Amino acid sequence: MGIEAELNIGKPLDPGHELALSVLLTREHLTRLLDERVFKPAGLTDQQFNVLRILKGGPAEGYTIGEVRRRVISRSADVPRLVDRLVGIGLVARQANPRDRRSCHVVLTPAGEASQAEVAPAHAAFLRELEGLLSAEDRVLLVALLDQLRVGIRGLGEPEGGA
Amino acid sequence: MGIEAELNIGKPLDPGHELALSVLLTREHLTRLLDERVFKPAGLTDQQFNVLRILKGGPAEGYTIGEVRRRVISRSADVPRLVDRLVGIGLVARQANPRDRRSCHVVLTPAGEASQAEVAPAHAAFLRELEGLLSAEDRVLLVALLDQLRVGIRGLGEPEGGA
DNA sequence: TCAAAAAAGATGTGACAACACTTTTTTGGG
DNA sequence: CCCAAAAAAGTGTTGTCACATCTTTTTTGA
Repeated sequence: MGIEAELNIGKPLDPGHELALSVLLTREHLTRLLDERVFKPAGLTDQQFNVLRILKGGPAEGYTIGEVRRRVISRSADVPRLVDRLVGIGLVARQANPRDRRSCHVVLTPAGEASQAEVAPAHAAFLRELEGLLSAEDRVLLVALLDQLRVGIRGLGEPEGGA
Repeated sequence: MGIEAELNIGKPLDPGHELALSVLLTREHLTRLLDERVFKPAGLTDQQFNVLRILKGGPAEGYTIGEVRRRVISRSADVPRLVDRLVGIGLVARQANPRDRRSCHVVLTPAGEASQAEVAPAHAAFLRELEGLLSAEDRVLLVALLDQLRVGIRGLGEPEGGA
């Protein structure tokens, strides 16, 4: 289904608008289904899962808040309070950092490990389903085009000429 | 730049994960720059602008809340309160609907028209810049691939076999 | 050695999302 | 005509997101 039909837009869109809406709408469908299938059944939000996943893949001593921030998808995520909430439900813990008392290390608790281990299979299964929606060739092409678009967008955001 | 580098991920990702992160991250960059360039200077949020744009493109008598909901990108948007806030800042108005007194029509106020007219050029200019980031061929291809992915995702969400 | 700058988090506030619930109106069967 | 069911929107609440600002600690350099 084209975008115009999905959003009940009568007129044809200009190319840039169509491109932008394609990205936004695809993300919308993707996160909706991910929430419904994977995150909500586990009682987590997507961002919470993302933090657990990051910590799971990180070093045993954990990451500082800033290191987590550099690894989350949303650059503007409010990581301190995201961690607050995860501490509140017992999935992660803050550990004082003796080397720099401004920062702390965030680590998974045993409950956090368990939660991660519980969700990970559903997450991986979903991503395999997603992968199966396109041919390998199309998927590689799509990823490359999105990469190209992202690089271009970053360029628009930083029009600071060289030299 | 690849996704692994951008998110500081050491290991290569599996294909489905790479695809999902590509979509999420591209949307993130896009909305960030749109906010910064277009919406924030006008004192609007993306959703507020979206409603103004929908009303601008709609009939003179406006749309009901339900009709707006069917046209916003985010299916789960809390449209009544989104409209509340727009009424609060004077950009739209509710008009009683004599044909069905449960519902009302939402219309742009003169201030809303003015706000829309003020933001629209920056929005259009941004979308033209976006369009210029890819060749026409690549753009058409990207839109088609995203369409295909969206259709597939919708299929995953509604596995109600026919008959 | 000390004051300014920078870095890392924490916090205040407003906007948004999700869920359930209420009110009002329309609709259709008896 | 009357009443139950459905539809449309508003409301209440809680939790989350996001931006801007503030506090604490560390670094830097005269």
